[in-house]
Amino acid sequence: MTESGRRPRADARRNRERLLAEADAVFRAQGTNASLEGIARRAGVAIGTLYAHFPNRRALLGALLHQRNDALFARGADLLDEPGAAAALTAWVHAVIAHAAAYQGLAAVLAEGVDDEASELHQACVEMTDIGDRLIARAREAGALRREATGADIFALMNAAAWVAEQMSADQAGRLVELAMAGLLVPSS
Amino acid sequence: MTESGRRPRADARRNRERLLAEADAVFRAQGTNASLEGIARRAGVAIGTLYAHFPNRRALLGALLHQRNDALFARGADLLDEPGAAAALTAWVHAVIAHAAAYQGLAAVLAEGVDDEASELHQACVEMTDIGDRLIARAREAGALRREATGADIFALMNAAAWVAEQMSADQAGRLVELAMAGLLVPSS
DNA sequence: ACCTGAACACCGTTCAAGT
DNA sequence: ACCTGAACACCGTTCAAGT
Repeated sequence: MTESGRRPRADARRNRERLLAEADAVFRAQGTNASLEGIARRAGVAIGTLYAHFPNRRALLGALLHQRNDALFARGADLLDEPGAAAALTAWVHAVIAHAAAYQGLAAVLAEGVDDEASELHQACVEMTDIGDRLIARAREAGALRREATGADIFALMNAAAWVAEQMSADQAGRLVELAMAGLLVPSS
Repeated sequence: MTESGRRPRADARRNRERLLAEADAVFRAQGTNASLEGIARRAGVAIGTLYAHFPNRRALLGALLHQRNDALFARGADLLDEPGAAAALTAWVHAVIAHAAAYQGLAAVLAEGVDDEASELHQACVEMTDIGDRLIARAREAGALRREATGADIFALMNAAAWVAEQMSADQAGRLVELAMAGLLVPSS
């Protein structure tokens, strides 16, 4: 319990920051399943210290993603105000795929988080789905949809494409998105 | 090296079969990353025996999938002879997704296998892509395509949908397939 | 020819003892 | 209040010794 009082001790605060910095570097290089032992070692602390600050891997990941999520949701809010509803939806899909490309394995964590209320990433996943729902509603009102779809459908597409980018290539993921968006949207020209 | 001579010893043959049977049961229940130690224990052999028969996890998986693959490719050959080119392509996509649903985690192994020539599943992945290419060509000739696509695109879609089925639900995977196929195919009615 | 199981090198997670 | 690191329970993989 390192968050009980108000001001964390200076060494605790420094350890937390070093852990986050090393975790980011290691997750970037080795993916979300990298060894926590290795992260603690690189941060110069014992493994118990890592667990004291972050009770599990998802908590560590959630702390790392927090800033990035804020930027992503700000982008979502911007897109909701942009004129072209279809283009905004497409831009949103690409933004989330780029977001999920931060660490290999992140797509699976996000896909798990949307259904698991205990996940530290649950709230972020729900917000992503919600933004998708609203962008879909705008596109529908603009007459830009060929067929019905939900925020959950958009969430599934984004995560599937992020997974394809991890497993195969970003190009292949892009082609999957083009295919699905062509199925969703009225041809523009 | 248990395959050097012609006739394997009777006990070796029995162990191999028991290992395959238990591996199938365990992979079904726990996915492709289940403990190999546990499989050996259930089969009543030491862990070294499992490794003597199957040098790694993919080899065990490849042996398990062999029969199933034959059935899948036979289905592919049938579909290449069926009249409706677009319906045949759609049926193929669903057949592979059902195939990949055998074990949780199989989609990732297949996605990895298509690029990794050393994988025991490489050949099967190449064949799947090839069947996709041929079904696409037939659909193109029949004027059933709205846009270009390749066997690799179909392979990516199939595996992405199989992954969505694992992580979210078969329903969600089905909606992804519908979206992508609507983007690929000329509306039928 | 095949099987056994100890040995090795690695994990994640907890918790008593320290400072 | 926080940190340490040994302890525990688990892996995958190899290989000398057996039958």
